[in-house]
Amino acid sequence: MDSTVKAPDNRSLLIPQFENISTLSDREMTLLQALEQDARHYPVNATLTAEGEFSDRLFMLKSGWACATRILADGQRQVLDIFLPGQILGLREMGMRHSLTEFYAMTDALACPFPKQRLTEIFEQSPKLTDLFFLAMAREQSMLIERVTNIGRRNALERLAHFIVEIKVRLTLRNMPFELPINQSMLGDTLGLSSVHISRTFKQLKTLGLLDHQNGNLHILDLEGLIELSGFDRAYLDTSPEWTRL
Amino acid sequence: MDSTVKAPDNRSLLIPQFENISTLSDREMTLLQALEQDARHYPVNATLTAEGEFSDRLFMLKSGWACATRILADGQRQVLDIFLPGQILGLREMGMRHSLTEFYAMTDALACPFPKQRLTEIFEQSPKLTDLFFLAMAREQSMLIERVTNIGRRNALERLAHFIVEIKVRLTLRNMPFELPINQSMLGDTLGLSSVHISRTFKQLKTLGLLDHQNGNLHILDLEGLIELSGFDRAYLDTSPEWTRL
DNA sequence: CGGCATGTTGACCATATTCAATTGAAGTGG
DNA sequence: CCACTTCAATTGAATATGGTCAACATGCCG
Repeated sequence: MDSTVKAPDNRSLLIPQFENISTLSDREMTLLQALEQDARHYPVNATLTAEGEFSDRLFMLKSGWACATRILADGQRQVLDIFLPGQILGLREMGMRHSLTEFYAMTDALACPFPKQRLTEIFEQSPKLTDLFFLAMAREQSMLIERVTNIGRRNALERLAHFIVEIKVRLTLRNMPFELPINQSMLGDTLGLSSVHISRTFKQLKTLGLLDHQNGNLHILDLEGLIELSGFDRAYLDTSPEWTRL
Repeated sequence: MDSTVKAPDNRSLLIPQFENISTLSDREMTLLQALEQDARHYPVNATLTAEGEFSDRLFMLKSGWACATRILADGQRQVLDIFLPGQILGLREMGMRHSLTEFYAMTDALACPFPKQRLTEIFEQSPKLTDLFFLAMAREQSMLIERVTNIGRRNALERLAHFIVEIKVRLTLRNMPFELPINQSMLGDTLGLSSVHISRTFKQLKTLGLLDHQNGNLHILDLEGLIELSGFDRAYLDTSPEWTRL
């Protein structure tokens, strides 16, 4: 029920993430805070950046879920990233004038747009923050290669299970309760499956006693079961201790 | 026949790439050159870094092909990246102590190992190079999302065609002739298909008059046909003008 | 109450996998 | 130079997995 708008307090989401890895100076904290000013509200399905559109901005996601999608020539859609609060949207398009993908809000969301230029300025002023942004991007890539593996080599059952565990882990790292504000059509477009097959696969996971649907909310009944079934590898999302302290 | 060892000259591969986007000072060139010292020879199938192994090094690939792979619990393999000369191997593992994936030489290769630390030093000394490395990583991610799209939403025929075009484009950007030193089993593991199906799909592409096999060498007969069939989008690999000049 | 979006189900079909046999090409050693 | 081995590629047959289409159910919101 609550991936919705909140964070009226202007507490930074970046600072705690980064301090987890390194110690920041006041100056560095100020630089980060500048990226989290002027939160704007985006209602469900609002577009932040359209595919192909000129864009010189990134977005710091303060609350809610967002995603990046790509539409193929024949109208099919592929979801490329699912963003949770604290992530920056568009890092991979730093060097591009036009967006390769559409970014949009999957739930009501708060996000702070800021010019790409500002990141470059940070690189000029703080090598440590540079490292940290580099790491953020590396972590994003790690998620992406997991997705490639997931889609490339697992069947529907394992794939869906894996995805659910991934989301569960990412939410847990943020101290957020599990939820899945994604319809089955988009889930299909995320996992390379049809929406119909997502429905069947959910049913299968329920039959196996791993999941449960209660009044519209999805519940994980057996996380370990899901992990085992999907062959999930924790390493790729864990922060410390695997991530080097700087 | 010639993705093999050469480059006895110690000409930098990074400098021209980067100068394509920005102008470098002498100091910056020196920093880059330091990454391309001490080329080591890796024979076909040699491992540069094993999966799960401790690693504090990256590799600058001078010649030959390399790749990153991941082995699943059930023994299946997924190829995650294919690296061509001029690329840096391991960028996404900058912050990790242990490698998520295996890196190995697909052909005879020359590569220069250097400590991750050196990249951090570059960040400290040159914001411009920082930008450029950030962009290199962004470009890598762009390739990755194309792969996700490819595997997630295209059928075998389109997928293989798309892959071939991608390789063709990347080789052309390097002024290298087209070749494909990859066996069908690995191709399958790259594209999320079985090796048997790769064989059948090749046959189909030949029947369509798009490809040809001459004494063991693959030839592209109709690049435009492949592009159209696969829905290939040039934007994601082009360097200028899409990539911002810094 | 009605309308629209989302999810579920069944029947049928398409696509790709698996398994096994065969062919082919590239070394290797006699 | 010719078996002989080995590994990759090819082919066919049977099977599995997931897609498509269409009907129907459900839930939400106005």
